[in-house]
Amino acid sequence: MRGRLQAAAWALYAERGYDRTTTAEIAARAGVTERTFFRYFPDKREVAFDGSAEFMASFTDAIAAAPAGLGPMEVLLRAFRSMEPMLADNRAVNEPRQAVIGATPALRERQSAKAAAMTAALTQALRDRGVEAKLAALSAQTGMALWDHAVRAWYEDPSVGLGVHLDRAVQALRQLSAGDA
Amino acid sequence: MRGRLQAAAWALYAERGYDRTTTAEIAARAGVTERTFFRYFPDKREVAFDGSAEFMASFTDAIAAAPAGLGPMEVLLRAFRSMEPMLADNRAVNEPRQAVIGATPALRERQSAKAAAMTAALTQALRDRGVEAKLAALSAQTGMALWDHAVRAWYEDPSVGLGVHLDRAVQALRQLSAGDA
DNA sequence: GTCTATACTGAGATAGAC
DNA sequence: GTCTATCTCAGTATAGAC
Repeated sequence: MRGRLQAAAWALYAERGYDRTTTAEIAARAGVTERTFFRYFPDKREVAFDGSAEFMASFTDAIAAAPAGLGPMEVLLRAFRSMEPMLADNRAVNEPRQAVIGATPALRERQSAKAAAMTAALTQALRDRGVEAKLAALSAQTGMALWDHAVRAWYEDPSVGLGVHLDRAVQALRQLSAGDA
Repeated sequence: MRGRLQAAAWALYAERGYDRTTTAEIAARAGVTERTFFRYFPDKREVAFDGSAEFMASFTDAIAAAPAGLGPMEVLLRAFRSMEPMLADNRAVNEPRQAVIGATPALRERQSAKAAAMTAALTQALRDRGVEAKLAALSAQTGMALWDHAVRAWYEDPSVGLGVHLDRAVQALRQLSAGDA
């Protein structure tokens, strides 16, 4: 049912836009009542981000699984690299999804919140490895910046793997931070 | 009127919490009707972030005003340092504000969106100086991470200035990014 | 599954400033 | 008279309580 509601929501969001779609319509297209919609999703926005919890869990699991003795950034970069297969699979799904999200302020706001939650989760995963709190937060935020940069570059140029783009992002970061303070 | 509505909203948010405060109550306390509230604020959340546009403008103005020939990170750090007086003034106002925001999911979500908007504004300000798009984005995101780190450290330890904490944040970043990729 | 509170929108009327 | 701010009224949709 979750999947049917999601499919119905995406179809309607794409057809008429998020704002012009009511939760009643989504439910009707899925063949259930409006109330059922809210049993599966806490609010109308959340439908657009289903699966983000699993994605986040993959990250934090990879961080927890990294060998001991690595620095925080090394741990994050390893985790990022481990996500490449999953990212490649989801690419075809994500691009139209992003188009709708980008065109809808309410969904962009939720996406910002999701990104913040992801950063918080990375921070916590690093702290669980013994990294001091503020350093963990700085690492997680910087890591997210690298991740963003690499993913964007990879979307532009898929001829090389995400790993290569991550290396380049790290290079760029080193140059940036080496500049005079 | 804007100020009266804001004051009323903050008083009620602090008294009974954001969720248990209705827009009608805010308006009533300010001596106007509910409809008037929505003439000044697009939604109930936005009252809590009044002035953020001006804050953002200060940042981007400082970036635009920086001398030519500096690298993106140098430009950002200069802008950050220029914000210290304003930050010191607002500290007494911001701390209780943050308490309410932190306790309210809806306001935290809006705050994430504001942070994302700030990052986007920094990115654009760097691009206006001729910095390439993805490098500008990476710089802005990394800069925000430094800013966060420094501000948090400064709240914990105000015995030294924000500038000192910024220097330390840059040091930490260098160590992080110097680690093996 | 039903009912209700409340956030938000739109159109038009009123009143005061200039 | 024009402009702008506020109010009045009527309504829809989300979300939560029961």
